Formats: sequence, C-alpha cells, structure tokens
Amino acid sequence: MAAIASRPAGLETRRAILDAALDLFSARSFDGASTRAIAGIAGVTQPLVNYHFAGKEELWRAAADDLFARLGASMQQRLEGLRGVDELTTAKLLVRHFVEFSAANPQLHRLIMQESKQAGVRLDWLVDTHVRPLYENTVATFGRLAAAGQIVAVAPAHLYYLITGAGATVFVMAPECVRLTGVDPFTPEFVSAHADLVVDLLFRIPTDPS
Amino acid sequence: MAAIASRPAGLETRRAILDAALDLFSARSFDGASTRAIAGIAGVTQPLVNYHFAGKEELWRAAADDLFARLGASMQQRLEGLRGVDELTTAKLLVRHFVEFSAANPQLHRLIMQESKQAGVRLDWLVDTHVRPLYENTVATFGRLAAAGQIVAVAPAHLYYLITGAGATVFVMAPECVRLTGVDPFTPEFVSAHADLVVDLLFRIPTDPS
DNA sequence: GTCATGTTTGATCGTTAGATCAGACACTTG
DNA sequence: CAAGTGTCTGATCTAACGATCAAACATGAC
Repeated sequence: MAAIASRPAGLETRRAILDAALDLFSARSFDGASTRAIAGIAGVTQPLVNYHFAGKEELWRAAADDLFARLGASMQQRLEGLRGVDELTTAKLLVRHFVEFSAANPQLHRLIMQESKQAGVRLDWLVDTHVRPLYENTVATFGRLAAAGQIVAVAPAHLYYLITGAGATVFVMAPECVRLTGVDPFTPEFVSAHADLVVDLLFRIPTDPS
Repeated sequence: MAAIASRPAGLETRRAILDAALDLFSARSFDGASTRAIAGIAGVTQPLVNYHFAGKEELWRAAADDLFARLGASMQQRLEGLRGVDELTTAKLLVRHFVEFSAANPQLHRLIMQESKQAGVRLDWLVDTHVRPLYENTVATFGRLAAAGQIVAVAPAHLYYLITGAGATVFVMAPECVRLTGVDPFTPEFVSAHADLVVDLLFRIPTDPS
C-alpha cells in the first residue's frame, strides 16, 4: 500500500514518472500538466502516479528535489575539480558550469520561473528549500571577490538576477528562440559562446565605460 | 449577440476583463487562469467573458494585443523624444526605457515566457505577430552600431536574450525576489539601478578584460 | 507450489473547467 | 411609452481533472 518502492520494477517506473513530471511541469505549468499526461509520457496509467506519490503536489516536490539534487551534485563535482585554483578563476568557471547546466537542464529555470511569478506555497517551499542556498552561495562568493578588489561590488539582488537572467533565459525560452531566430541554442557551440559572453559581461561589472 | 461593444458600459467591462485576463494569464499560465477567476477579478460573471470574447483563446490573444500595443506606443513615444540624438545614445536610452517598461508591466515578459517554454499555436502566433518586430528592430539597431565600430558585434540570438534576460528577469520573478532577497524590485531606485547595470553591461560587450 | 508483498490496472467518484442558451435588464431611439 | 438593441445573468451541458478502490498481476520467500 505505501508508496515505498523496493522492487526494481517499482523504482524504474518511479523514475519514469519523475522524468515525465519534470518535463511537463516545467514546460506547461503545475496546472497545465495533468497527471494523465504525465502518466502517458511515462508509459503507465494515471492511478499509478497516485500510487508512487501521495498526490500531484508531492509529485511536483519530488521532481524539484530530484532536479536540485542533480544541480548540487554537478556544481559540487565541478568545484572539487578546481582545488588549488584561485577564487576569481574558480568563480568564472563555476558561472560557466552553471550556464552549461542550465542548457543541459532547461527544466531547472523553467520550473523556478513557473512558480516565481506568483506568491504561493509552492514558491515559498521552492525558495526556502532549494533556491536560497544557491543564492547565498553566489552572493558570498561575489562578495569576497569584491572585498578583495577583484571585481566591483554589485548589490546581491541585482547580481543574482543578472546572472540567472542573462545565463539561463535563452535556454528557458529555447522554443521561442528557434522560431524567432532560427538558431538552436542547445548546440555545444552556442552554449559555449553564450557562457563566454555571460562570464565576460559579469566579471567586468562596472569598470568605467569609454 | 455579436461581441462588438458600442455602449459605454460594454467598453468598460471589456477593459476590466482584459486587465484581469492579462494579470491572471501572465501570473498563472493559460491553463492555470480560469475564465471564472478572470471574471471574478473583473467583477462580472463568467458567461460575460464569452459574450465579449469569442472564447478563452481569443481573450488571451486580445490581452496580448493590448499589452504589445502599449509597449509599441511607449517605445515610439520615447523614440520621438530623442530626435537629433546620436544613435549610440539613443540605443542606450531605449534599452533603459525598455527595462523601465518591463518593470512597470511585468506581465509582458511573464506572458511571453509562459508560452516560450513549449512550441504550440500560441507561441507561433505570439512570435509572428508581436515578438519578431521587436527582435528585428533590436538586431538592426545593434547591427548598425557594430558596423560603425561603436560597439562590438554579437550574434543576434545571444544579444536579444542577453538584453531581455538581464533586463526583465528580476521583474518577471518579483515575488521570488521579495522572498529570496527581501528587496522589492519595483521601487524606482531599484528599477533605475537595474537599468543602469544592464546598459553598462550591454554597451561594453566585449572590450577586452583587464 | 503456496503464500505474502509489492506493483499495476479498470472503473468510477466528486469537482471544476469552458461553453451555451434562454431570458432578464438597461438604455437609446422614435 | 413602446420598440429595439446592446448588455448581463442563472442554469446547465459535456469534458477533463485529481483522487480512490477493489481486484488482478508479478515477484521473491519459504
């Protein structure tokens, strides 16, 4: 009865449902993604969703947990590969890695943006559980660099939304980008060029203009 | 029977429904905004929505038309106040104006982002009808400045999503910003500071770093 | 082979969605 | 004041939603 998957078959379907849920929740919204559509993509029937997860809200939370766990692991792994590198270079490479992760997992910012437009319990949970650690880490790193005189200080709110906005928007809006510009933003070349631009922009924040 | 409002009362309710629809469509998604909720905010009953508009899809299109008409008029008016100003300064001030408009009307990018995450008829219509003119105008302007050697050339797709992403994201995600940072991004001081940052960043695109 | 437990399904419940329609109301015109 | 047109509402239709449940199925343990 309980939804604790223990046998291999259960874990596989749980994962399939989770992946389908992430895709649909991020592309359409929470309301726009029906549990029937999610089950359909996962290749199972609709009641099975309620067997593996207590309800739609819990499925949404589980999908978010899964995604942010992947983000955390990916950033952590990148950081560990940078032992001994100076903090400015480390920060640049982490921003670059973040842009690349956002390209490989556009669901991340789609899910966040979906909920960030309107206050509510899902936004509160998302911010308190997953977004705030990311934010405070970013602000702390840039704060240290600014204190060391390596970049110019920018207020946290501006900084955070400049990074995420400039870095992730084109991948969030990839379908629009394709129709509007004819360019597929998910090609390795585009992702790399975009990451270069973002890093170039960010780490010269306000040096005086001409 | 036809939904052509002629008497003053009809025009007022039509406007009320349109405003409510814009708020709800942009905050929740197309699916998440029910015609009953829209009617409720507008202070009318649900069948009246179908009286003034042929259906939910047409209401959505009418709300988008209205919003983009306001954007176009606002940009045009700003441009006319800049006769005789050189093109580089004009471009900077227009970007600034665009950021300010995005702050005053966060529904704009919320509506666009809502649809841009997934291909579909609404995205196609939105891009072909409203977004493309904005995009081509932007690309043409920056192209001329680059050709004149006043800024460094950046590929159109990167450029467009850097501007809109860096400039509008914080206002799109204002509820998250408030909970995450404690800062209200809609204060005149924040909007002005953010516009300054975006202009500073954009118009020094890749001058060499230190 | 039987049993127990975890997994999956078909049928179905109550609710809410967008849409429709007949009729009530309000205002303008003659 | 009477006729006509535009505006609005209550009642209601069908479809789709999330959720529930009994029953079927599959798998590993004994």
